[in-house]
Amino acid sequence: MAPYCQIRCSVLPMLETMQLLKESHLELLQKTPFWPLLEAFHNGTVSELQCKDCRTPLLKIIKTFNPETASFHFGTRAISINTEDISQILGLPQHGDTVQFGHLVYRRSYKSDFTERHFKGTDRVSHKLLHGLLLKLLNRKEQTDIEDVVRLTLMELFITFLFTRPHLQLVLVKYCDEFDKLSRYSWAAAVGEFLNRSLKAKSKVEIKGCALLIPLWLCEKTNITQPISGREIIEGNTPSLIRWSLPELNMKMQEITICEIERLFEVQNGIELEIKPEHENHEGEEEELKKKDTKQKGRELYQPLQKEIVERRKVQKNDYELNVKNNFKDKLKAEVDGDMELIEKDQLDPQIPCTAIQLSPGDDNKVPQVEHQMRLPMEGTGVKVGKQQLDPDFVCNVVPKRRKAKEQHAPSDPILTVPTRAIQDSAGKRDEQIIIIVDDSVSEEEKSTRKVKRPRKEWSPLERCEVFKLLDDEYQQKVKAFWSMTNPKELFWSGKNASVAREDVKKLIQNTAVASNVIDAFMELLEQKQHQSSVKQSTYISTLCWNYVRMKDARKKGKKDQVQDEVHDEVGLNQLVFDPLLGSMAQSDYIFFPVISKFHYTLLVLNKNEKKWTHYNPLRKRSELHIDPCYEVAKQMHQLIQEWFHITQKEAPRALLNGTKRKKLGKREDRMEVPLSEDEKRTLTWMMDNNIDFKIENDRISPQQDFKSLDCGIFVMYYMNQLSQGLQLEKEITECRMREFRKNLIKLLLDHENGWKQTSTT
DNA sequence: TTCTCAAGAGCTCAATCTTT
DNA sequence: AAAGATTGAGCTCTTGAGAA
Repeated sequence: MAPYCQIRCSVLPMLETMQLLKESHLELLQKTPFWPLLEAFHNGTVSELQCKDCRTPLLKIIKTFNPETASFHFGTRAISINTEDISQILGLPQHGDTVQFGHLVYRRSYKSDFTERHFKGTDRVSHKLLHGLLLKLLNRKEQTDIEDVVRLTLMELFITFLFTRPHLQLVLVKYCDEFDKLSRYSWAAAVGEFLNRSLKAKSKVEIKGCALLIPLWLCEKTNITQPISGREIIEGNTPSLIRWSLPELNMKMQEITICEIERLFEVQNGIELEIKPEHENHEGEEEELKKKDTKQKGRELYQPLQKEIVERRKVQKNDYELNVKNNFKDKLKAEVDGDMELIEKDQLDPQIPCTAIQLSPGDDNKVPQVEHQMRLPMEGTGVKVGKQQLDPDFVCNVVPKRRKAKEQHAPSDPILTVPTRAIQDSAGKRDEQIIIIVDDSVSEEEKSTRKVKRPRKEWSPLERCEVFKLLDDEYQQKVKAFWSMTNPKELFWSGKNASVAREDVKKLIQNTAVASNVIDAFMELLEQKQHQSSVKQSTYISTLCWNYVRMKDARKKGKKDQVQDEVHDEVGLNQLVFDPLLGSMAQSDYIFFPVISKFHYTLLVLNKNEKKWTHYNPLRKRSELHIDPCYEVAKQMHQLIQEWFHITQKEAPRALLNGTKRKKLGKREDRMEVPLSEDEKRTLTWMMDNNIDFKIENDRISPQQDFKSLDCGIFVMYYMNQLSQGLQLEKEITECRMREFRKNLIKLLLDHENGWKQTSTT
């Protein structure tokens, strides 16, 4: 019997373990970088149902893995899983020190109090042993026991999910032992490297590492499946794996061939992906692999094989191209019996790793080194699998035998019964239909038009957009005129520090997410307004400042660079944050900091009179599941400003005495003494007379955006608008209100003196 | 430089679960 | 109930750091 390919990665053990843990354990685990992932296990956002049936898709994808490029080859394209993807899918830190595996790190066995306590006399750490120990210690109340449970939990996570192997590597035991230092490391990169190493290995009897990552990654990167309803939007460090149902992927993948996956990548990304794989520091490792192999077997042995491979590649590559160009069937008819057609067609698929590889430019000269790595695909299909693992679809595209059985249990899965159509455009970006092409015969022309058309696809006519309908005739005409203008670079509105471009107007009208510059523009409008009416005074901090705020873990550069960056950051922050603050703190009641993070906008407000910071999040509900990442970001800004307050407060007497402040003007070291303005003097005096220890809190009552809407930017503007005018925030806000707000914003921009004027361009 | 030995990698097998 | 698939875990060989 053919050797069986063992996949050890599973979510089950962790789902179970996380239910056993007590509050005290969880509390400690929250401090580790694995918490977002563990929490998903703990509160059941990841379920067993969601992760089963991963095998077939997984093996399908693994077959396309090319050890030479460390990437998957779908059709003509090589795509690799990069650290960022892993970080997103598993919610693990992306930046930090490299996790070291292997001999190099610990020359002799690792010993500590922890290992002495539990592993004395045992030479291997297996899952059974770990779990047994964990159960034993679970109910003890001693601090060391609690800590040990935490260590064991992490070890169990490693051995069953992230770094699966029959026995846990001692290096990893060491990392778990010092669990308070875990956040230093780039775990996302570690998981990637571990998995890659396993995939590159000659023997494929078992896939070590987090194999589940592969199908999850496919879900994430392609349009094959849609997210589970209600889980479309994921922000911050939440593991996005909670969005996907692998049984669904399995079903969808039965309807398509590996070749077609390539196109589905395109659908989501919108841009053509280069064939060039993204190499991820694996060069060294690859070298090592090659060295080993040549040493072991000698090169001559593979010379003929290599030639054959190159030959076959050429032929097969041509075949592939031909197939795409002419109709698949036509070509086969010429060569093969009509009856064989179907089978022959699909038998080509397992060879895709050979057929479809187009060497990336840099690889051309590497051909002589290809031999050992190409051996696997040569031996038929690379991965040797038993009959059942071989997805029937893989061999034949006709309705698979097993399909029935799968369909039977599928509806019983509550997750799967969710209608997928409804989910489709809720994520906003995915306004395309999923295209499942069962027929392989796609002509080159068709393919190219698809590529060209998709990104350029115009938005639906203005008239159909709800926001546009709300506008009065006069404004409708203006917007139309602006839109039909020939020069697309013309600005809709431009101010001192911000501008609104054609794209932004489009987003406003289309009811999708707006860019940060619109918020900046709105802040500028509010600021001007307050000069005219002077009700409440507010200071608005530009969203650009986030370019200069370095997030805690995002640091991995040479020392020289870092110093340069720090100077750069300091100058930037001075200009965008501290100078405006110093200038206007004294008169301002509110200071607004829009918080811009990768997926979401929130608002941080300093209320000077109430002496507190408040963080408003238009999507609180989502983050009740986990630590609110936006709040974490806001806290960092809070800390930064508070530190500045204290430094400035200390400096204030001296500065006031001299009537100057120290200022760093450029990248050079010297600081200049700059005279203080009247406003700045007032701020400094205020600081000296007041306690400036303001606490931050997360708001719990602000109105919330609809789960599926992309209104977070609009909400941030709404919050600012209300607060700056001293108005109450409403308890609830409908989507209509937000459309209204969008409409009013367009009107405001058009009416403004800096707004686009029809006459100015014609 | 060679030798030794623990850690790691690969392989095998029994036990258990699923499918037919 | 039998056959086949899957899982968990032990055994053995290989590797490479440190000692001699």
